[in-house]
This record gives sequence, C-alpha cells and structure tokens, in this order.
Amino acid sequence: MIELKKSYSPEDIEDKWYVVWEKGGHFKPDPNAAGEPFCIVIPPPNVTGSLHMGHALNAAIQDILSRWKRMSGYKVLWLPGTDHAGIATQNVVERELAKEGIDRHKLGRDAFIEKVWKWKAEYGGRIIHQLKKLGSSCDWSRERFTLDEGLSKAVREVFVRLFEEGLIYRDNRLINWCPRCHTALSDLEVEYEEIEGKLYHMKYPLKDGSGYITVATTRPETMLGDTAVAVHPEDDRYKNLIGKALSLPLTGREIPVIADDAVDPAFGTGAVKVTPAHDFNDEAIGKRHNLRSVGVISEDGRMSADAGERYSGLDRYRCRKKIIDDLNERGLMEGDEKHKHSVGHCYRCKTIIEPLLTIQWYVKIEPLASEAVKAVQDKRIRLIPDSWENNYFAWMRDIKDWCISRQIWWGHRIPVWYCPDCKGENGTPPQGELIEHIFLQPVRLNDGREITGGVYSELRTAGLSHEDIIGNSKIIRIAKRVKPICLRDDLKECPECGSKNIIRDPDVLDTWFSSALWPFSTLGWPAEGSDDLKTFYPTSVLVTGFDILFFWVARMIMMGLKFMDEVPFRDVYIHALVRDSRGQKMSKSKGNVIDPLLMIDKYGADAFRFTLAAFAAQGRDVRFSEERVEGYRHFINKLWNATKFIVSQGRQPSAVNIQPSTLPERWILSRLAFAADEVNRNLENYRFNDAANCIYHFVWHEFCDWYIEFTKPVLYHGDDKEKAEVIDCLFFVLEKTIRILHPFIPHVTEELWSSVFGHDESIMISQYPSELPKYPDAEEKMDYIINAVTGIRSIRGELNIAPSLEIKADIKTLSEDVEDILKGNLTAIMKLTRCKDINIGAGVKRLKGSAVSVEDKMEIYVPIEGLLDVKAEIERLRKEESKINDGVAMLNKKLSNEDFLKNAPKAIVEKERAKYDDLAHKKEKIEENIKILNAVMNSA
RNA sequence: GGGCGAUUAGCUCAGUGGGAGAGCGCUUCCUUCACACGGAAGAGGUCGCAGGUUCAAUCCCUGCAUCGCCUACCA
Repeated sequence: MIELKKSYSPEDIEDKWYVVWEKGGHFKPDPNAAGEPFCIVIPPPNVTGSLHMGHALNAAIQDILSRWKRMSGYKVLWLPGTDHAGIATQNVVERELAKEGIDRHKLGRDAFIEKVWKWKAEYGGRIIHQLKKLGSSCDWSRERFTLDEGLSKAVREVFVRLFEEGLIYRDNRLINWCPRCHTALSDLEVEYEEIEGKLYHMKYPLKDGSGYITVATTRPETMLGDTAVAVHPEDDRYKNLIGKALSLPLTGREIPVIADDAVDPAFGTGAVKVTPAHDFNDEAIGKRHNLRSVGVISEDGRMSADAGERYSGLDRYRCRKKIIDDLNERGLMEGDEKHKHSVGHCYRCKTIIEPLLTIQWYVKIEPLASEAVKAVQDKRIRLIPDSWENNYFAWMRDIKDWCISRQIWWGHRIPVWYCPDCKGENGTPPQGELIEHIFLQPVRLNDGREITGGVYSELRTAGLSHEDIIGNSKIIRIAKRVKPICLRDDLKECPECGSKNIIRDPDVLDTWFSSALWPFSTLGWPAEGSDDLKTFYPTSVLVTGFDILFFWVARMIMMGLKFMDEVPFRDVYIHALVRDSRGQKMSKSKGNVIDPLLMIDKYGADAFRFTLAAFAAQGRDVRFSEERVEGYRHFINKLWNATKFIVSQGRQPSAVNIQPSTLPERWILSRLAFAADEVNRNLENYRFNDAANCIYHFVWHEFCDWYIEFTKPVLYHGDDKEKAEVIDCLFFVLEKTIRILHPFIPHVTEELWSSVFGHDESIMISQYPSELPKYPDAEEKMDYIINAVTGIRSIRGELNIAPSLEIKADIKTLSEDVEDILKGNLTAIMKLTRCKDINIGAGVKRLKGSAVSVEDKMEIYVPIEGLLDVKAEIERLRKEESKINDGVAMLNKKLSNEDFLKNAPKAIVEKERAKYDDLAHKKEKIEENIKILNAVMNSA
C-alpha cells in the first residue's frame, strides 16, 4: 500500500511530471496517425517578453482544451513559438548597446542584426519556456519563431504575390511616426490618450494690413509649415476674407484664406491654420485645395531646415515655447485656454506621435477585408463570445490601408530592390537622381570637401563608390517614381541594365505581417507536401485576448483566406484581460502586477491553473485575487486527502468495471456521470468557469461531503464483501474524477494516477470520461436520505444540541417507498446525524418535547424532552413558517389568477400547484407543532 | 461625438420569462480515527432607478443614472 503525505504539496510533484510527459512524446502528434486532428497555434508572445498573467490565462485555456481533446481521442497539436517583435526587440538591444556607448548605425546593419540574434539566443524566448512551469502540453519539437527560415520564406512569398497582384504598393502620404523609435507605425500601433493641453490663439495679419485673423491651435510650432488658414464657407465673420492673403508670422510667407466645410465655426475661433505636412485633417484639406506641404519637423522630432534658421534643429516642444515667446514679443499671441484633447502615443515607447509625410509600403486592405468579413458572416469562423462580431464588422468596414514598412533593422527586410543606374521612364535621367542619401557622419571626398549626403547620382559623380554610399547612409530616401523590383530571390544585378549597383529597400516589415501568416507558415507553408499543413490546417481554435483582435486575428483571417483559400481557424475564443482584484489593469507603473511564476511557486501550478479556469467567464474581465488561488489549493488538498482516505482502506484499486446494486453507490455513479457530461458540455462551449465549478462541486460537495461520509459505516463495521464493494466504488469514482480533472490540474492528477492506481501510461492519454451510466431513480431516492439527514442536523445546529450528545429521532414517513429507503440506509443516517436510535414508519408519533422538521414525504421529530428549549424551538419554527408563508402567499395569488390558469403552459400550472400543495402541507405541520409547543409552554 | 458592455449577498462574480445562486468573508458550534488547507448549522439581496410588454420580469423593450472598454479628422 502506498502512503500519501498528510497534505498536498505541489513542490514535491509538479516538476518531475513535465519531464516525463515530454520524454513520453505525448505532446507530439503524428500527423498520419488515426484520429481527428485538433490544432491550436499559440498566439506568439514577444520574444522579449516574460510571462505575465495574460499569457498564463491564455496558456491555461489552451492547455485545458488540448489535454481534454487529447484524452477524447483527437490527435492534438498545440504549436508554440514567439514573434520577433521588431520594434520592441530592437529597442531592447539598442538600450543594451547604449550602455556600452554604441550606436547601431556605427555598428552597421549586419553587425547589429548579429547582436540581436545573439541577444535572442541568450535571453529571448524565455517566456515560452516559462509556459512549461504551467504544465503546457505544447509540442516543442515544432516550436517556431517568426524570423525562422521557413517563416521568412512564407513572408517573402506572400509579399511578392501581393505585390504582383497590385495589393502592395508604395505611397507618399502622412503617416504616424515615432520620433524615438524612428519608424513609421500603423494606425493600430498608436494609442490615444487624453491630455490636458492648451489651445493657443494666434493672430495672423492680413497681407494688406487691414487686420488679422485669429487662429486656434494646440500645436503652435507647426505654424512654420502652415500653407493656409481655413474657415467655414458660411461663417459670416470670415466670409469676406476668403481668398485674401495672410502674412504668416515669423516667416513672412504668404498664405491664403480658404473655405472648407470641415471647419467647425463653433470651435476655437472658427479659423484653422492648415499644416498639411503635420496633421491628418490638414492633409485632407490640403488635398482638396491643392495646398503645398511644408514639412518643418524631421524624423528625429526636431525642426527641419524648412522651419527656418532660427528654429531649425530645435526639439519640437522647445520650438513650441520659442514660437509662443516670439509671437508674444510681436503682439501676435492673443492668449490661451485650457483644452483637453487626445494625443497619439507610440504603443511601444509612449512617445508622442508625429504625423510625417514619408514614403511607405502599404497593403491594399479592402479586397482582403471583404473576404474576411464574409467568413465571419457565413459562420465559417465563429467568434466566441459572439458579442465581438459587431466590433469586428465595424472595424473591418472602416479599415484603412495597412502601412507595413518600418524603418528599423530587426525584421523581415522588404524584398524589393532599386537600380540607380537604370534610366527612368521615357528616357528621363537615371533613377539615381531620385535617390537621396543622408550620411551618418560627414564623408570627406577626394577633393577635400566634406559632405553629409546627397543625391545618389551626384555622390557617384563626386567620386564615391556604390559601397561607400550605401555604407555611409543613415537614411535612404527613394522617390516614389523609382521602379521597385520585387523578387522571391535576392537580386544580384539589375535585370534591365545589368548594373551590379543595386540598392535594396532599407525597410523591414511590420511584425504583424509575419504573424498574420502564423497559422499556415508554422505548419510548413509554402513548402510543398507538408503533412502538418494537410492535417492541421485549418486549425481548430484560436485562443486570444481581445486586445489583438484587429492587430492579429483579423489579419490572420485575411491572409489565411487569401493564401490558403480556407479560414485559418474554425473558432476564435476571445478571453478577458486579467486585472487586479480591484479591477485595475495590471501595469508595472501602477505596481499592481502579480507574477504568475510567483503564484506557481507559492500555490503550485495546478491551483493557479484551476483559479484561472474558474475565473474565465465569458465576456468579463478577470479580476485576479490571490485569495482565490489559495482557495483552490485547498480544493486540491481536499482531493488529495480524499484519496488518502480511500487508499488507507488497504485494498488495491480494482480494474474491473463495477456494477453496484446499492443505493449510495448507484447515486454517486450517477452524479459522476452527470458531472462528466456537464464538464464536457461546458468545455465544448468554452465555458471554462462552469466546467471548473461543476467538477469542484462534485468532488467536494457530493463525493467528499456525502458519498465518502456515507461509506464510513460500511468501511468501519461492514463485512469483507460489503467493504470490498464500497472500496471498489470509491476507487472507481476517484479514477474517473481525476481523469475529468486532469486538463485543469494535470500534475496532481498524474501523480495520483501513477502512484495510487499504478498506471504505467500517462493519464494524459487515458480516455476522458463521458456517457457514463446514470441512475435517475437512485438520485431521487438519495434525496430522501439527504433530506432526512439535513433535517436532523438542522435541528441539532439551530437548537445548539452538542455534537457529542447522542440523540434519538422519529421519522414519520408518508409513503412506503420512503420508509423502505430510509430503513435500508439506517446505519448511515444514524452515523451522519450522530443518532443512537431512529424510529421510522408511517405510524410514528410525535413524542412530547420533540423538535420538528417537515420534509418532503416525511416529518422528522427529535425528542429531547428536558433539553428542549421550548421558546427557542417555537422561535425556530416561526422563522421557518414565515419563510413558507411568503411562498404560499405568492403561489396562492398566482393560482387564483384566472389569466394565469388560462395563459400559462399547463406544465407550469401543474408545477406551481404541486409546489403549493407541498408548502401548504409543510405550513400546516409546522403550525400544528407550534400549537403543541405553545400548549406546553402555557401549561408550564 | 459614435458604439459596445456592465450594474445581483460584505467582496469577487455565475445565472434564468414561472421557487434568488456559488466561492470567499461573516456568525454559532465542533480538534469525531481523509482533510482545521477540515466538518455541521446559520445570517445576509426591492437583482442600479423609472416606465412599458406579459397571466407572470432580476431576465424582454424604452428612458435615465453610474462605471468600464473600444472607436473618432474635438484644429
């Protein structure tokens, strides 16, 4: 016989099992094996990240699904991996280098990338292996990284095909630029935040000296790039000024007053300065009126040369101050007012975004989005909970073209080359004249001149070699007119003119571009004949948080449909965000972050996982509290101790299928069958909290509280045959229970499976219980026993009868069946109520000095003459009575309502009537007893 | 500005057109040979507010309030 420790301690068992599982190869499916496939690809976390609560919840759910499906006979693949997180990773490594005083540009592109790979090898991807602590049954042999060779091939294939179809293009337009990360961002990568700012009123004099217009702006510094002032065409204050010229202060430039409907006459002064180069609205106005764009802020957030000598080189916010001062000095500053507005910030570094006019690569999204909308409309993809569908549709309708180029080095480099030596179209000068280089530092020419960059052709003429130019370039601006050559294989020489001086596009792709391909690129696409792809695509379910629904999920759907002609997954289960116990978002700055690894250390991975599952209600955020983890550790301890009790009976678990004839055994088997069904059903519907609560309730309140207690009289006093039957049943239920529990709490169940039941094979490949036999009659009968026990206990509890005091009870039964049932389980009832004698039968009379409890088909009397506090008992019964009275009154009203009898379904009327009869009977009995007690009291 | 969601026991949250639920906490009792990480018995709620639909509303509809989240070209 094995010995279990007095209480459950996760640290003793959790670590060893992961190794065993991995060695056993159970995480690794054979695509050609029998069985239905079930596949989940993990939402790849940032390679820079470390495990936080959100990942833990995400992984716990995926592991529960994976283990459940695996035990249900599916060949399960849960595919792990990370994404290269372009901007984030580059930032991390740049910071590391900065500590050593190294700038990436000095290092050079190739050397820098090498450093990042080195960093990745050392620190990267730690997060994914932290998932092992949780017990995640990922197939590590298939782990992927978005910059892997295979995935890079997929990225290139997709880019080239989209380019060839005209769905990828370059354009010169205003984009969101992060001056710190030094790159363009997509619309989604900008986070808007309310800021308490100021609205400045500035006077712009009319050219003819006849007065001025006051404009209102939150960004005075951009006035240097103003190319118009706009007013509403119907605004009487300004109508007569439309078309007139203004003299732009501090620059003397002449700008027109224009009329545009977009201007809100009620806002500010009703006159808007228009800076097409630094504001999205103004860009639109500029387009409508053919205005010039004057860019006055450059890539690093400082004022450019076009801002004029006085301001050039100043940081944009320093410049703002200076402009305000300068306008004040000239009497052109009318004042300012407080103004709340939302300002875009970089989602990676929180720097305020600067709209900049640049050339970028875009994906034409509309044709892809319309297919992606259809897939959800047709239910080829289900979003769960479906309340997200509206959000999804709304976003897809308004979607704008996706800016995919990033001005960083870590990522998939855009597979496009340009030839500076080729002639332009129609014999125009070589394209080299349209390519501008900005050097990292001044370069000395042969003639002694120092230059900081220039146009490619000129630099060549000045004597620099192609390699010199490229090697020294910090920024390369390639005009839109330069012809891109987009290829699957790297270009060595120009296919047109044969020149070997080829310039590769310096940009890399948005990380989300590669993660959009994740469901098929990880399975082997575009390689031919991949078994994994054939077997596991489309994947079964995607489990993710709503925060990346648009970033990632929508784009995967678009790309999956486009390149696989099939949805990437059938179901999308969208889980909640994990917040702290007060509902606050966890963040480092708030200091309310709970470290999942700490929770695992403290309470064990199983308790932690169970907590996450129990919290994971659909459509609501998870408010995490450590207390709950503690509570679920208690639950596992309960399971542990129940097992210990069963084991201590000294009998080996039997392998046979049991078919008991006794009531409690039939009852617990039926309850087990019910619990198994419920858990299966809830998991089927992604109702993890319901599944967890259901099995929790079964284990604690049915198996432990009732069944085990019920077996004790037999175990302690029964004969060998009776004992054997009961122990077999205990083991049987326990064995099925730990299987049901395994997906939630894999470690402890494996431990018990192996140590108690002596199985050699892992529990994770045992069969998941379902469709076990049910015994409705047993459930009905047990209810009478439970009622009898509860009734007597209530009397004991409420009348404060000492538990040590052995009492007698009389139960008057109102049906023969009930009498038989109670008599047949008399020993157990006596044990559970600590009664020394119970008298059961139709003719049982109430003895003097009895407390009473009226139950379904029985009246329970506990004669405690002498000990009975008559007053207390009357009190107790009155309380009971008043409760019943409420019900009786309500039902009475209902049943005397003719409309109810006429309109309500028959079944409901019947039910209500039965209910009424029950309550009325109970009420009558209780009143009877109150009368008797009153008589006793009065006679005393 | 638009949209979505929430509002149920002290706390955290399930739930349903027909008898208000769970976990934790609380109160009382119990260290009875699985477990004090335990057992037994209890207390506790106009189901945010106001209307409407219905025989019947915590549930459906409308409005309001409060709180979240998403979204937007508030210069």
